[in-house]
Amino acid sequence: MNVKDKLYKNQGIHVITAIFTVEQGITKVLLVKRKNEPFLGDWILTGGALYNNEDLMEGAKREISEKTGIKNIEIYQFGVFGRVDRSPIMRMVAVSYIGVIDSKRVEVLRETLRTSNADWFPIDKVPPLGYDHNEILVEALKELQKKIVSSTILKSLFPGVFSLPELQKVYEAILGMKLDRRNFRKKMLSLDLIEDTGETAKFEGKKPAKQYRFKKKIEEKKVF
Amino acid sequence: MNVKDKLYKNQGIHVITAIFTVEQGITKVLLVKRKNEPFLGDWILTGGALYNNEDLMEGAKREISEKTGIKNIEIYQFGVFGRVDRSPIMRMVAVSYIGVIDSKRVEVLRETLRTSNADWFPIDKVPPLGYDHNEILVEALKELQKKIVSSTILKSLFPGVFSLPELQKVYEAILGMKLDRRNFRKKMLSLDLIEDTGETAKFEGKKPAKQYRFKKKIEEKKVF
DNA sequence: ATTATAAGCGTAATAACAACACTTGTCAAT
DNA sequence: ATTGACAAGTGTTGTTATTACGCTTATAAT
Repeated sequence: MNVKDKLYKNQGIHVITAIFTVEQGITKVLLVKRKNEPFLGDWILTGGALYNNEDLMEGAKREISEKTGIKNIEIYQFGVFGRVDRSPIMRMVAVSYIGVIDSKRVEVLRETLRTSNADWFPIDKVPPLGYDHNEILVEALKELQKKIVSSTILKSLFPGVFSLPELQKVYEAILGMKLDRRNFRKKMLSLDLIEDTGETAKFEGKKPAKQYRFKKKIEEKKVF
Repeated sequence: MNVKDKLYKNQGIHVITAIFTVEQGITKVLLVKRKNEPFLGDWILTGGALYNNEDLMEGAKREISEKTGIKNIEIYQFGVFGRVDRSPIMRMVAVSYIGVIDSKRVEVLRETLRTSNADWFPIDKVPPLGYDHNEILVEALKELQKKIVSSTILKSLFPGVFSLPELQKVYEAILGMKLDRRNFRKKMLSLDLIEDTGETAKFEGKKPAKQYRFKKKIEEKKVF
């Protein structure tokens, strides 16, 4: 191997996704457990090495499918992590994504070739992860908080109808703060992402809540 | 080479920077001309392959220095481009940056090992570029337009003092629109990025303009 | 019927943004 | 020295978005 080879060769690309869900007001992230070196036994975010014959997002989705069985998840790119020493084997640059899914609707979290396990962790109870995945997770959560304000990224949690108080609880779990009921309603309705179904849901000893659904069309917001 | 090798091996990382300047109300981007295959003779953005022993931004700055002689430029990461066929030689993923520099202060744009030339192109007169650099440039310009609103990315164009009308002309060139003089002043002063020097500049047969400078400290804006 | 609970609805105060008109300091022409 | 042209400086008003907060209403349990 000559000098130039040492400079350029043996590089690779990771595609990493932080998959979130919300259960009973707790925001959780999906982690898998490695059963090979490096980081054998460590929990990490779902992801792996990009193949040469696939685009970035394609690769990220394949890795999700392989490691967790989850298909048809919508994911959003948000950052790149490339510190020289982030992988001990060879020089890897990680292209990272976020996604949201309803944990109750996930098929099965099965044992795979390279991971022995998969589980949901509350975001404030995440153990030290392999690679630089703690760092990636921090940024991923920030990105998720940004995204929910004006996108339909939460649609997967509410594929059918839902009430605004239900939706608000998820927002509060992700943002980590309480929101005003009346202002939340006003904001959501003005964003034009959801629509009234005309139906109401009744349970418990309370006033029935109106049922909404996410609209089909997504309209992009202008920067100026 | 076995199947696994074909999937994973021979990947690399590009670090690409779109360097902008503004001259007489015209936004321009710095391009260099390739003198090797692939894309021999084509203009491209500054950049190249990342070395194994450098972090991403470090690599981007090294490439800028090597290809144009520019040092001490501040750059900002903004996106990743990884289409399977974006490079004809091997699988390359491009991590991209933007930067701004005063073309009048650039040392020299010299012939280099792998580029024969470097020149500033008005952004609406950019030729078809090598690789996917036209695509990258489009996104880079969008990012620049976002960044100038609330960062000191333009500081390099105004290392000393400047008047608000001067600054406004640069904003208008980059945004491609006219701005209201009074609202622009109000906005800039409220952003807390610049400060009054107490001095005025007099030239031409007009009212002297107050002189401002960028503040030393940069304060981050909160998301919420 | 009464009460507790959480949903729905409305309004006032404030802050951010957009639109717009007049005054002022300099040079050049007279 | 007066006047005109020019671009810089400044202030006000209307609109829209955000925040804060109070009252009413539908249900189940008693």
